[in-house]
Amino acid sequence: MDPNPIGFQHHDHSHCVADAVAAADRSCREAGLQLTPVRKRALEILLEEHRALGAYDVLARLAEDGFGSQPPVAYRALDFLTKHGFVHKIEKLNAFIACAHPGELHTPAFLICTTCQAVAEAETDPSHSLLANIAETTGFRISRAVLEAEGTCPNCLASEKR
Amino acid sequence: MDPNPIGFQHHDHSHCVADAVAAADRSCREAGLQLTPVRKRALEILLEEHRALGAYDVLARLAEDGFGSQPPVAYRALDFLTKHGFVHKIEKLNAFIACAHPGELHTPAFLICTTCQAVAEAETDPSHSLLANIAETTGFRISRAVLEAEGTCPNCLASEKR
DNA sequence: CCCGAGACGTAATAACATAACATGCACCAG
DNA sequence: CTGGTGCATGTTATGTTATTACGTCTCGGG
Repeated sequence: MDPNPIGFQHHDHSHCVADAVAAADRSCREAGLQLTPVRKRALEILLEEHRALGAYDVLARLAEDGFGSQPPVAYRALDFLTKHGFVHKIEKLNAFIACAHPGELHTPAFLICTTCQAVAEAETDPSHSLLANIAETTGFRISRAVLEAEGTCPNCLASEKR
Repeated sequence: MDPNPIGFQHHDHSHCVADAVAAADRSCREAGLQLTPVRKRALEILLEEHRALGAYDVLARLAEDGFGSQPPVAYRALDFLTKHGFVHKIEKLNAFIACAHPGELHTPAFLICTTCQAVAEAETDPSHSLLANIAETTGFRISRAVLEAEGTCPNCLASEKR
């Protein structure tokens, strides 16, 4: 099955890996961050796969490429990428996915198809964000939010009907 | 430190454990579900603690009370309670917490204080739910949603200022 | 030149979760 | 009453995810 993972539309991403890495490179340079070889490679792996990968999946690929083979190698690279917004962690899956909208500061929302495993990253509107409202009324100061929904994507819904 | 975990207000919950268990009991009876001793005890434990507990924490308490001491004992009880809405899992913490609004069908949102570890369960308004909107525009059918925010609760914010 | 910060490597372990299989018990059809 | 079915529980073993701790290297500043 084709997980068809960008949003839920097909697309050709022959160039988008290189573009995204270049953008990350630039962004890190500007921010004084080190996009080291492991970190860059980890990002590439997630971009190439274009779906949510477990830390150990990433680790295996890194090890193949001559990097260390112990968990901290992957976790540290993923921590860096996550912390700086190039990658998101899907808590529900304990998995990581390259950010579909890097550069912009955002609170991503994920739609996880339980049929085909595709994960779409949706943009949220911060102005009438549910959580922002809640925070306002309760006096809670949000630093990070997790918005994830499991369900069935349009493609799989269509297939079901057949 | 007092985790002060119901919402972020103190309250006396000397009776609420018994009440909540009784309500669960009734609800199960109506629905033809078995609230067996392990399940009931697991629910009590979460209600008594009134904060998010890991499965192994619950397991340890169950074992003390003479139930099995192997992980599936806790996971099965928690699965049952979660499935039927008496307990929620906080994905971000890999932990479980008794539902603060049982009986009503709802999509809970959690506010997790990173300072005092308190977790508040907020009610969401399904009508202008962020995710529902996204689902509508993309044609995705949501079955379960996770809404969690990490940050600082009002009490800890107040303490910080001192 | 030396030092401190940060990045990477490895070993060991902790924390979280499930698979697979056996037993006991309630219920019901024959 | 007997045998079967479904469900809950228990155990063993294992799988998966994540972190701690510590050593080494490199680079830039003093």
